Amino acid sequence: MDKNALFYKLVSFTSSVHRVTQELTKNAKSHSISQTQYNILEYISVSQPVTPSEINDCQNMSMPNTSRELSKLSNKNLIEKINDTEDRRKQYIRLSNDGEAMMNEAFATIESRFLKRIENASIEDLDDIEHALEVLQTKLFYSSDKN
Amino acid sequence: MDKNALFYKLVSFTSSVHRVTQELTKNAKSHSISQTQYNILEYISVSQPVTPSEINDCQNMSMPNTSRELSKLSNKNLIEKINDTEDRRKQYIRLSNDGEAMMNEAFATIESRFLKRIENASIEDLDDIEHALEVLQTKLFYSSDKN
DNA sequence: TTATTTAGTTATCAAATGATAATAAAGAGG
DNA sequence: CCTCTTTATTATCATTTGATAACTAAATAA
Repeated sequence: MDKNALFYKLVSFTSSVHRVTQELTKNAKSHSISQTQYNILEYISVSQPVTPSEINDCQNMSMPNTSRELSKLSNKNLIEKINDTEDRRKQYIRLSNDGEAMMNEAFATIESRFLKRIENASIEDLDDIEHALEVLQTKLFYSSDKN
Repeated sequence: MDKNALFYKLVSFTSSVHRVTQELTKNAKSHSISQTQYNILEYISVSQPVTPSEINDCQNMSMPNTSRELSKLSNKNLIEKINDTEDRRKQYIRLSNDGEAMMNEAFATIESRFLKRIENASIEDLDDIEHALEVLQTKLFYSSDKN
């Protein structure tokens, strides 16, 4: 299999991932936050603590817009800002208790849909899936170093 | 491995997929279209021909908003609308020649970044990746039937 | 010490998006 | 025929987002 064909497999694959992710997360988020805000919270909950700069890079936002969205989330008591003791320009963002609660609720909805999706999978299927997730995360969707 | 742990692996995995997809597609799209419009074009190019209703479902948009974005794309001569001969309410959307050209350009950028990402992978790695993509697409990210 | 760079904020305005209501036209079922 | 449903459009308005400029404060380099 040549690399060009592999690329087209990847395109089709990521398209499927996005479609299924969409399906699993549809309406799972609270109505009190926007999609952008949910994306930020999801990123924080997976990678916390994170700095505002990391959020820019990852979510492809500008600093001013990230800052704005973070203050909205902060006003809603969903996140906490902690100052770095070493470099006082930096801050670390984590979910507050309310934020954790909101994300747990969303994840519970998503998980129940996920369980339904794999309810007919055999033990071997589940092992295959687990192994495939690891292979791809290690060999293809790894984090590249920042420049 | 229990299903709950598998779910958290999935969350982490989709997060990685989104991050890498972001990285690969960053600035790959033409400046003359918005992100939403690019998403629609990408979906069309992978699944064409599609109906406006399918675009709603997949992109989580409302019909009026889909209709609006499609007319913008149509005004830019990036897509073509074809009426269904059987059910005259329906229409099929495909990329126009200009649309194909724009997406080919974007895909070329993305592909070159992808090739760079896997340049150090061995033949065995590539086989593993290919196999893992197939396993996941078949057993986890398959299309569920519509209700 | 004095630049210069880095991290983040605030303000502002145009543009894009989301949501809703009203409409039209065609198919489906009685 | 009449009603209900599906598919899509147009119009409208509030909200969100993107982009930019101007700014503060802290770290770093000269």
